[in-house]
Amino acid sequence: MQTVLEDGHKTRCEMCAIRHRAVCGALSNDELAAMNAISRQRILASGEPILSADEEISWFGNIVSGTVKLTKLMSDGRQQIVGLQFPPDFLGRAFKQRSPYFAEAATEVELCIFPKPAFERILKEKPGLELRLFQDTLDELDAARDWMLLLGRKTAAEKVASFLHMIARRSPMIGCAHLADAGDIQFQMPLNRSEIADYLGLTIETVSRQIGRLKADGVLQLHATREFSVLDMDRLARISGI
Amino acid sequence: MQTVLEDGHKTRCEMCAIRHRAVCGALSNDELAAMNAISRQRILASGEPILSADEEISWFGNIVSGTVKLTKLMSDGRQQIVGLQFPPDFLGRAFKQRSPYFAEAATEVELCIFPKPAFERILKEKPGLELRLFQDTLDELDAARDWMLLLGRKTAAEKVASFLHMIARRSPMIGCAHLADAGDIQFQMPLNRSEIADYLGLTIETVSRQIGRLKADGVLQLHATREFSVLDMDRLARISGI
DNA sequence: CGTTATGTTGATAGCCGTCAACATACGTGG
DNA sequence: CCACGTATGTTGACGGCTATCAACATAACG
Repeated sequence: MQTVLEDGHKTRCEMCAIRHRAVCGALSNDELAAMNAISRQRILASGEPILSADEEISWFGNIVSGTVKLTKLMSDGRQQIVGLQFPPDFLGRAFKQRSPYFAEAATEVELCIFPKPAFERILKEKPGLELRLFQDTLDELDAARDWMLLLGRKTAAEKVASFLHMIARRSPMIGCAHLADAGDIQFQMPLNRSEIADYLGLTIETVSRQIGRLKADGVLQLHATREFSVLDMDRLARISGI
Repeated sequence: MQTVLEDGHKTRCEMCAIRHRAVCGALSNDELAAMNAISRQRILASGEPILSADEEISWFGNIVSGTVKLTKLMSDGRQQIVGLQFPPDFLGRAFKQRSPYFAEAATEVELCIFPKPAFERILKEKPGLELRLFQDTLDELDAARDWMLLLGRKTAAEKVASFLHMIARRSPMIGCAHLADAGDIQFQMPLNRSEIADYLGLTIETVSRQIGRLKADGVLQLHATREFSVLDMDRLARISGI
């Protein structure tokens, strides 16, 4: 399958913002052309479901922009976010018919999706792609285990500080960073208070109180409920409890 | 590299208890012979460290018997077990110089280890082996996320019940199952109370109290501190909180 | 401008952690 | 085999952290 290069125009893949950071980075130009032919863009509004748990999965995709949350639900409604994904993360569970969790757009999300059979064919032909997905999965596993330490052993104050530190640190990659004066880091929070609580194993009230305390202590500043400035990253790191 | 078959004798790999369930299952007979040539057995006593966090890793391995715990430590001593591994799990972090966590023998452990360079060479030559490791890693990631729900949202009673249910269910695979009369499941607990607490994000006192409650409720029976019988698996599952 | 969703703050309660005492199991050496 | 010391596990009393419940404030939206 070859892409038709419209004279003077570039293909979507060639213009792609995450071209080099995504799994597609493992592909040559020819292979990318094949990818371009089977991929299409999909825009999701904030809150829109992407995968239901146990739903048959018919496609994979890359996150081009926005934040995706992976959640697990208990029968009585208790909820836990078990993963956050940002550009250029890969979306989808290879080698399984059904996803073991829900995926949902936390903000507006732009995806680049591929039909499952076509992607699996390319995967079989391109060992470099599989290797890349494998490495990404190992990194996700490391991140999940870091989060297990947070959930099992950290206090509410440490949890909230750890979360804010992580978002602040990664805000340029996430695409939610704002210009800020001085050395402080300013960003738009991709989650609401309820989602932060579900990510940290807390309640919204506790999250709100801990953010308030960090604000009172001069570590944070809020320009709006979702507009954060970290005034003292070092102190935030120290409160996170290493 | 070819294995010399001593006449009449079988190689260690051919006699291996986990031959077909381990990653080696992805190998042909010839490839297994190559594996046999580079592997060697290692026995560890309970409590012996296997990998220190940030330690340079020079080998990979399979767990042949016993239980290995992966732990993370905070600077003030708080500890969290972020993974338990049983036969025929693979041990080691591919594509990284240093392990992001400690690994320690929870019981006596028998490993089959391979020098890292030799294993990585076989890995490059055998795409099936990499695929198998990839699939195992995805399963580990799913398990880690299940545990995140437990750590973030379950009560102490639900945590202990979930843990006991998991061990009881997997006891035949783990190799700690005992013969039991009637339909109840009997097994030897591979962790002490302190380790159970570190796996569940609780204290030893809370673990002890919850086990006591399950005993009083007739769900469990203890023949010794580490000899458990589950009398009612369905009720244990129900208490686990789905 | 009214209505709803989201976030904050306060009062109270309860689960689980902390501290302490005791019990039991285990290993060592006499 | 028993005495002893140590490690491990159990049980009780109490306190604190965080959940729960409730009221209010603010933002979002038509």
